[in-house]
Amino acid sequence: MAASGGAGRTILHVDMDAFYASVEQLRRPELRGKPVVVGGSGRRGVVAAASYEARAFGVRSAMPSMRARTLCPQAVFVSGDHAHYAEVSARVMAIFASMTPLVEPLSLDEAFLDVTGVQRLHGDGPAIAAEIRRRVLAEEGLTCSVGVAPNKFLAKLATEQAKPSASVRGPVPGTGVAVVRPGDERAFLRPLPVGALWGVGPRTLEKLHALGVRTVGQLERMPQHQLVRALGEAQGRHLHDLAHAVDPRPVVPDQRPKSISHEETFAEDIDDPRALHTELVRMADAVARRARHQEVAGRTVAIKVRFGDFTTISRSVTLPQAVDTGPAIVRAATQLLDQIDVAPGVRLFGVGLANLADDAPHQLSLDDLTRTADAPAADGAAWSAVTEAVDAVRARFGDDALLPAALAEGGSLRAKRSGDQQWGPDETGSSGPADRV
DNA sequence: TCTGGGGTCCTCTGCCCT
DNA sequence: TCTGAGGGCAGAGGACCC
Repeated sequence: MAASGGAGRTILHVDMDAFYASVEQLRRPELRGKPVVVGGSGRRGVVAAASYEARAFGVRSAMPSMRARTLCPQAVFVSGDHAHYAEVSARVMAIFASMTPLVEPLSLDEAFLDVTGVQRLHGDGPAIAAEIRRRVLAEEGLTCSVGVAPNKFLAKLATEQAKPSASVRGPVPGTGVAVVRPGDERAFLRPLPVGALWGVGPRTLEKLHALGVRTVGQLERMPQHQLVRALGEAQGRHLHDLAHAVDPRPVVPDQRPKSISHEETFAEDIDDPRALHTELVRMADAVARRARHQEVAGRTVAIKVRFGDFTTISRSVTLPQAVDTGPAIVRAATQLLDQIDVAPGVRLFGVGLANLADDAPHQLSLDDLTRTADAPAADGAAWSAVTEAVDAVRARFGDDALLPAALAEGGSLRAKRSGDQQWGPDETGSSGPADRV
């Protein structure tokens, strides 16, 4: 019985082992064999990755850094270097691409590969998996785990079974490659906890437990209409399919982003509207730069505000024309922010651009420009030239070479922070290496 | 324990139009 | 002219993923 949802496909899921921490141990030999935690070191930081030595103490990704320190006081905390990880990732992805053109990266350390059409060239799925592991180790000094299955979802689950386990002396090697063969899909799934399924987080798990469902086998026996009633149309159907090992999603290379956003948790809550506006300008500038870099523009501008008590609200507006410049995003986001009372203190603030389409560059009306405090009064062509010049200067001299006027005033370090702060503020609230892209 | 950042997708609700 | 149904769209929020 074919349950996979795709006729005779062979899909690989490749996952680098403790990627960020392993990269740090690779380039800093003194860290090898030690518990290493990559992430925000401050009061509000979280763990982005932990070496297997740290995991032996219970340290996990997404755990608050303070808790990680309590669990493993001897751990070495590294603030992370996103740019370097991206470079290593690009080389690893190139190895994947040398085996098959159908590579879909999920993140810096993970990808799906469809190797159905290249098996006469490179051997069967497990052989390709073994070759990829050999080359990643030989060329980059890193280990990875690979799941091989007839669809994406099963391949991803298989990878978990191939992973190393943690010990205080370091990783205890796993099998490295795990295979789910056609015909074995349901037998593989039945004993797994239902929380292992893609899309089942804490909330859904609670609902499923209330229905008496704890394993995928129990979920498989539940009628679809009952699942739809409990979880809604989309999620009910989705989980019913997964429990029956059905996942027809193709491997899609070159996925375009659907939204671009930038958000930051502040070291201290901000209750001054002017200070928040300065942050808004900085983040809007970062979002606009990324949009132009990816050659997209967006019609919907959104802001996100998280207050000190963790209540979170978002506001958005859809513009008549797509925008990709800082001033245009600033103007829309400022109007949204002006409707919110920030006096209780803002813990996190974010700016986003959605409804993306291929770059419709600089479609700002004269009205947009002249009404924006941060933009000079200029016509569209002039502003286009300014934007291109700014991008060129930044490409050559760095992101901080030119700043919006609102950020230059006062010249504070905070105002010069350029963007991608990945894992929360560090101890001083100033930028670390991960802030620069 | 006290909760980051960057995304995607889904659901619900309200508004507008036919 | 009024009213209700239904579709499309936008906005807000929630859940989930890495």
